[in-house]
Amino acid sequence: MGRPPCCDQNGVKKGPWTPEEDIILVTYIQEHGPGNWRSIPTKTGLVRCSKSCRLRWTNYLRPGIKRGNFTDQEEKMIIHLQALLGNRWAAIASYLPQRTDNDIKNYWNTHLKKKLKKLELSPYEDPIPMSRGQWEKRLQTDIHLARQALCDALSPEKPSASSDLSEAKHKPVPGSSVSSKSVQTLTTIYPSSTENIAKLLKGWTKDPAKQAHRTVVADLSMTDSTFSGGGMPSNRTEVSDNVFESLIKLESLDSSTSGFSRSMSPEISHLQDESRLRFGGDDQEQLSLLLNWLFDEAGKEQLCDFPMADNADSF
DNA sequence: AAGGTACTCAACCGCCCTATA
DNA sequence: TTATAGGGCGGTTGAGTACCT
Repeated sequence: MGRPPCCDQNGVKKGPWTPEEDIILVTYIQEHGPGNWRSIPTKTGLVRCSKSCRLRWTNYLRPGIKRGNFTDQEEKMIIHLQALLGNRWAAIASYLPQRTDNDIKNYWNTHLKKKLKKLELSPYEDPIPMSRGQWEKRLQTDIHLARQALCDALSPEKPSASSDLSEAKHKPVPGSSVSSKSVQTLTTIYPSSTENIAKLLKGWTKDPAKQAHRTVVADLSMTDSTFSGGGMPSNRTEVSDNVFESLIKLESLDSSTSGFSRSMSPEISHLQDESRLRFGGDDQEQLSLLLNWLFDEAGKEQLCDFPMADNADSF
């Protein structure tokens, strides 16, 4: 017996999500948390497949997502992780906490593949077959480089997801009607989806072709700074009012655990768990342990100074 | 300016894995 | 043990946009 469809295919809306749908989804998830995707369409009234809801959330609306403009560092990391892990985009994405697997996959397919082809450094096919020794050496190099990239990415000197998200820790919400405990719980999990949706709405209103759809949107078009607590928009509809207000309130709070640790790779999570058991430290301590591990390894192998060109020659 | 082509990326499809009854 | 549901993942598609001729 084949698997039944996750939802009734008839009458299910497909194609791009509208800001209205996004708001409904984000509001629901902020209230109830993600999961139980199957029930979301019925509970929210969204005429969408449950999978579509999940995808929209994980790839677009989820907090802490960075979009576009991959840095050189990220690029290198993706290339080397791809060499190590293959097309396991979810695993690769776990090393880049702010990026989604879909984003990385797209970036690989549209940019990096071509780039590598140009450089004739395809990770899959080498024009000259390697001996076992050469292969092992190359694999080791890849591991070193991936670790180096991870080391760079987690370096406390550079801005990261953890630092971004920890900046506005537990600000009080003056006049909030929502109980502080529940708000804290929610915002611990969803620190910045409001920021994402604000960006989305901003982009939407910029597009003249989409002006016709400006209902709720018209009132939510604002700069990022406005959204992050600077001030309230002046002409808002009643429909958007409550949603927007709740988003503002939630936005001003933050997560203690942050998206960083949540989206860490299983390997890193394992390290954290291990260190928690052994030392019972807080997040900062655990991060330090992780960094120590990295830098210890780096120290042993002079990892952070690993000469890329030198090794490239040996292949 | 118009038409054709290439590129990008959000979203969908279908398979797989896991949890549960 | 098996059937089923829910969710995750990678591959692919196609609409919108940018670029080129």
